[in-house]
Amino acid sequence: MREKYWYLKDCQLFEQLSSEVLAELESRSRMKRFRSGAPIYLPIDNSDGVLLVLSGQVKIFCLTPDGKQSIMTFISPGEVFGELALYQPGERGEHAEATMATEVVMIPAEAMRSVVESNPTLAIGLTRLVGFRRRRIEQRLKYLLFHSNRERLTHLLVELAEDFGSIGPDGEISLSIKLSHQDLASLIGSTRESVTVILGQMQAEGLLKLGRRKVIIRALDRLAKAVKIEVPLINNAKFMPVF
Amino acid sequence: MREKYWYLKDCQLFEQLSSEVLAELESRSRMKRFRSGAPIYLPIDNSDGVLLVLSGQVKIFCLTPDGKQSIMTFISPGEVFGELALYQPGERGEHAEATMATEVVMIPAEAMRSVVESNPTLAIGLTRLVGFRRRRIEQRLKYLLFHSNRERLTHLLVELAEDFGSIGPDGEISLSIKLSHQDLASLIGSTRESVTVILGQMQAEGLLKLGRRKVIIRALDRLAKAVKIEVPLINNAKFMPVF
DNA sequence: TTGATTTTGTGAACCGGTATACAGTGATCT
DNA sequence: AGATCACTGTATACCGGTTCACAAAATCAA
Repeated sequence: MREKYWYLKDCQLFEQLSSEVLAELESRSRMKRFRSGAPIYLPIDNSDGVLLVLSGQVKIFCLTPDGKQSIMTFISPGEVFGELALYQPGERGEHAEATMATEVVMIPAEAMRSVVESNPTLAIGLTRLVGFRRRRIEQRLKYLLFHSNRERLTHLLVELAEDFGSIGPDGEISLSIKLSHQDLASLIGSTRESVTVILGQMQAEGLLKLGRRKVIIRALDRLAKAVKIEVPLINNAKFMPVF
Repeated sequence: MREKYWYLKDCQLFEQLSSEVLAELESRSRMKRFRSGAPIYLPIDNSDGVLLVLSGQVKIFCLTPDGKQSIMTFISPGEVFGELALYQPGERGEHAEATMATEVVMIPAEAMRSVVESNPTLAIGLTRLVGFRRRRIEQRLKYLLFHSNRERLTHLLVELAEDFGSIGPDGEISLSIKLSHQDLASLIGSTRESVTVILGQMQAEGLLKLGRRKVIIRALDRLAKAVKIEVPLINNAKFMPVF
């Protein structure tokens, strides 16, 4: 017989919960599918729950008045998003959009809160999650403040390698996430043209190999050294693939 | 007789705790004084606890390799800092420095964690705190990405008015925090000279009045409108003054 | 396959902001 | 008081990066 609560188990945040609690949570949740490019929530939406990605990928971003988007982060399968809404009522203040065909579990805020209150380890897990992501943002902010376009892009590539990189037999690191030059520009606060030029230079220097919506990193150590951060460890299959 | 646990009570985060728990926490904590400019912790320090400001003010910042500092935030009396260390062991990764004569309570991570585990409301308060600050950072990041120096500075001034502003009889808003032009530049990722010029323009436009390490906002509404955010409410004495 | 759309590549003009240098002015110290 | 230090004001040359314009190539839809 198919287990009823199979989604939540694959999420680190919930893995220590008992089967009963999981079943309870799932019974109150519902799954929803989104096509590539479909909005999951809008900035003006009211915070009605926490969301978990089962498959696909979600982009979290904001729009400036003149239409440019600043990408805050990407969410992969097994990760939750919209978690700040739990204890901060009001509008979301950001866009969440499926970048490909995506399945999402929507957990009502009520249900989530009641489980958190009776499960201290979950409460701590939540604090850790929020804190971890805050560190990430602070790190990005720090680099955006006083660095050139090239340095910001370099820093971003190293970060992406850590989050989405898988190492090939030849030692090259390919990113499991597909990003256009425009996306990269939206992550570092630059323009598409500048990113194209810099990536071209990096390829000429043997640091990268470029493809359409694809970057393969050939010399992660040199990139990391250029921005003075330690070379991250690349572990394959950080998130289990969902079929 | 003087109450034993007088510091923690003045911190929102701890206010719902029972006297016994407070007394326990305080017995394990210790107070320390810092002179203006003194470091409270360094990036390479190991995370050994959470800190609470009793009086004075603390600046949290990072240094770039070439010596520029990017200010992450300021901490006022009644607020805690270093809270991410609780569940993220390792180095602090940032500087904390007293910007004036400052009293700080240092709460050992062990003591704090044990109290959090047995007090769900405190756990939730902690998550809210971390989340609230993450929102703040995300907001700043969003504005830093695609805006001019003037827009970034405008946005910062509105934020500062919300956090540190007190409204005078003539409707002018003065900031209780003393910031040099260099500080402002370190907050928006610009240079001291550019900030001086822009502030001068704003003064000429009647938006501000400038003093030494002092900014008085004369037209908060116009500033807020220029960056398309709602005019924040200014409530006096958000934090109790400490004498 | 063909046309339409998205992504990438490249060059030139232009502009905001930095770097640098120096002056003035108010605070602080002894 | 005088000297020193921190903060503010201003002007110049210069550069990184944006903007605009256009073209080639890959992908998608019909």
